[in-house]
Amino acid sequence: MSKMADKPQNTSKAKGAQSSRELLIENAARLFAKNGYNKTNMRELAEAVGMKAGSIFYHFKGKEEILYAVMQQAIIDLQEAVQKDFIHAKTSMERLRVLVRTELEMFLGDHSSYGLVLIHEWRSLPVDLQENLMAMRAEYESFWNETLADCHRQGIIKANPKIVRRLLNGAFSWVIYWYEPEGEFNFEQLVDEVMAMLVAGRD
Amino acid sequence: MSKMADKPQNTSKAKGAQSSRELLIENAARLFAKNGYNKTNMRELAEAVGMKAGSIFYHFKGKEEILYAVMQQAIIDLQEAVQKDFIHAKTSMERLRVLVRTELEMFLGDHSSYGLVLIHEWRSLPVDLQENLMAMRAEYESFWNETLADCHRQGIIKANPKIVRRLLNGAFSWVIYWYEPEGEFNFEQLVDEVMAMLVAGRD
DNA sequence: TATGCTACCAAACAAATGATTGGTAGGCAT
DNA sequence: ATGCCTACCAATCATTTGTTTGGTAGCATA
Repeated sequence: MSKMADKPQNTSKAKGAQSSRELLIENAARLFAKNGYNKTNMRELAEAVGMKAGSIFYHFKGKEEILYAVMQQAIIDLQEAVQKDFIHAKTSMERLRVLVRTELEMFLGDHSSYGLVLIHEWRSLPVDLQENLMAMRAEYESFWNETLADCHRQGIIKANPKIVRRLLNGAFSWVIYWYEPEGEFNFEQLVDEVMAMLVAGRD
Repeated sequence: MSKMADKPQNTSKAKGAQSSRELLIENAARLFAKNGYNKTNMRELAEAVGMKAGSIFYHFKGKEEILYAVMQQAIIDLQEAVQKDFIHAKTSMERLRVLVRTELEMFLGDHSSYGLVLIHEWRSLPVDLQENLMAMRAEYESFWNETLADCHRQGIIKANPKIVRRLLNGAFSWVIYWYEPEGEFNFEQLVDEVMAMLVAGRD
């Protein structure tokens, strides 16, 4: 186990002062990701942001609403990140690489807590809220579907695009358990390897 | 949501009478997989096998020991299944296909509950027990590592074998969320698609 | 008949935990 | 000064839940 920074992050960073609500979401993401949703209690979260447990209910109706807010943020961040880089990608393969890099970054980068919660605590969320998030996610998924379909038409990938998307989704949500940033492969090399696995090679 | 069989499976099947302990493990696997480990309480499990909650503690020291038993069974089943089919596979690619099929079967087949629990409830297990299971799993992983290394040397796959193994592990643990047995692809076609994604193609 | 073991039950305990309620300090507008 | 709103706190409630304890019916053995 690596000694990771463990203390509350209520020191408002360069971004400027955060509202209590934002602070709660940020710390909830960190705690949910590290210890799991139902092993994180309201008292622990409250202490992380410097309040008492009961006060949280002024900002959120309940614990589930906090989880929902974290996941919502994850989807928003993901979508923004893709749209930002997608413009510069000309070819289908470049766009595929953007998608691979962005999604990997979501699970390994600075805001990985949000991505981890989105994946691992999905079942902790009531079904109706799950459906809300699925709808939010649809647009992001269309980036994947269209790009992979293009790649398939061009012979860049051989397997069925929908299946490839699903397989990658699972593969990426798992990287946190094994990838070591200081190990044999740096982040960009990891992206290379994923692309090498996907792209039907010509020697 | 599909209407799945929901009732306790304490009707001893063709295999013959099961002990209370086996019954508990089987039903625990089913309930843990369906509702999650910590949303399954001892009273619910007890009712599923036709006892009262307190009686479970005659067979197991505690709830965690039941989880451990389920996961242990998952690893044993997986290992046996691979060893059974591995003999008939002559080439590296055939062995790879056996591994792919076996692991997919674990998450989609009749005993998928065990595989699902092994993956999704990993963090619910105390660290020392996690390490026990990791050790048990090592032999199975060596099948993967050797096979993929062979494939890489022969140019069948292009990406780094260790990374491919990790990516596939995540990808397969995710299939339950999207694969539809009655859909466009049957099981063997799914295996085909995975192989198509992996194997660097020659047109 | 007495002994002891297996496999359970009824009841209760203790801790954790999500949530509620009444209250209040501080700021701001009127 | 008054009223009101924001953002919190102290205290407590109600429920869930893993676990423990004392007891016992049934059965086999001696």
